[in-house]
Amino acid sequence: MALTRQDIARSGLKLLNDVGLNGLTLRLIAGDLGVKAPALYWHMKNKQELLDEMATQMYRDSAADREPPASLGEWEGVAHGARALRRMMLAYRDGGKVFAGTYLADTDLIGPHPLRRSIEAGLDERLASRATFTVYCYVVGYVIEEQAVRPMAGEFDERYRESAGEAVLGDADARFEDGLAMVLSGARQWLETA
Amino acid sequence: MALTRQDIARSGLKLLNDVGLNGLTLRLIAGDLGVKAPALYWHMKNKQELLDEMATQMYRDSAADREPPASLGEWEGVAHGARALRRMMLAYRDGGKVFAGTYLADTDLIGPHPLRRSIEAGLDERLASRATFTVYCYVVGYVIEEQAVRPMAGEFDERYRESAGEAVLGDADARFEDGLAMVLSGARQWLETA
DNA sequence: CCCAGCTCCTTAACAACGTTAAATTGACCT
DNA sequence: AGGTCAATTTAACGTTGTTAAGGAGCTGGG
Repeated sequence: MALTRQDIARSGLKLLNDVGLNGLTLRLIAGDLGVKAPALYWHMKNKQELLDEMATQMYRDSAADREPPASLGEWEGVAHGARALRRMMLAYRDGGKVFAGTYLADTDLIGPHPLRRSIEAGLDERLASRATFTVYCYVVGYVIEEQAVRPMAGEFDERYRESAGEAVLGDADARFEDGLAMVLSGARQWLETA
Repeated sequence: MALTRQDIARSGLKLLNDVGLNGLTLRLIAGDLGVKAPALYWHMKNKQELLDEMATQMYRDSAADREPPASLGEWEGVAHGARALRRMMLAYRDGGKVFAGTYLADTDLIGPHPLRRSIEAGLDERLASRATFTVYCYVVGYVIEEQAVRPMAGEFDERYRESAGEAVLGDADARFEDGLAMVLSGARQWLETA
């Protein structure tokens, strides 16, 4: 069967955990797919397009995990999405760097606004978007920093051992939750008073 | 005169604006310094060390701009630092990606805690650090996303034109300020109630 | 005065990378 | 049987990060 863009992206994501972003070459991916490197150029224009497709694919794969249970309130849903977004990036070595700032290839993958109900009830959509975008920025920034110190769960960049304090060595989950609580309550309040 | 690590980092930062992170090669930097590429290896172990030094250098250069006026309250000082950090990254093409998650070579460059006075007055330093780190993550995440759309002030990644709404096309400064306000007030309140 | 040693840089080379052009296979339609 | 088109291979190119070996220029000791 012929290759698809998704096949290539999936292979790239799989190999990412073994070799990291720097070690991820087109020849390696092609080899994993039983094909030679130039074959990939039939399916994509260049390597950046592959990286965008990988970001899209990991986002796509995490859709189910990001979906908030219907029982949750809107802001609990936002928190749920933020945690799922972090899990998604942490699932791959350099996942933060791969996902951050890449062009999402599949537009209608973004889905409905998490504050949709409030928007329908009269909340200014522009403001609502700014609030959720702020949460998104926090998550992305946090994970990039987190993975700089811990490339993969269990590993550790030794250069940080001495220089940094609890700020980077402490319980990463608890620190994420604290920051998330700050951002969420701040965003929520900002929407109420604006 | 002999080259220094700072010379190399400065040259790298200067060229970054012309060629971007992908176009930044050791031969280019060496040429700019009137030297051949392998000469750089006398001063640094590999290219990653150069990127770390560049991040350190841009942080160092922005120290004066980050310094809050003495007249400012502590949280106004945090806001001041956040804005300066964004300006710093925006000053270089791909500045966000270069700075995010790189190991800061010069440890004692980090300076005193912005909430130092509150800490001396009894605020738990661990909690204070989590609050400021949250702000830091937001800024880094925001700028990376910002530069994905606008590589340099005035430029524009055309792929975003159609797919994205006001969320990425609107006034970037105003959007940053809104998010910053959310994060700051959230962090502040979180510290008060913890 | 000169030689030893150190710092800093050059020359030459390597394997690997992203990418392109051209030839080749295999399947389907007429 | 022949032709068209999609998907891949073969071959190659220029560039990149990096290494090894050597050479210039200073410095201090005998």
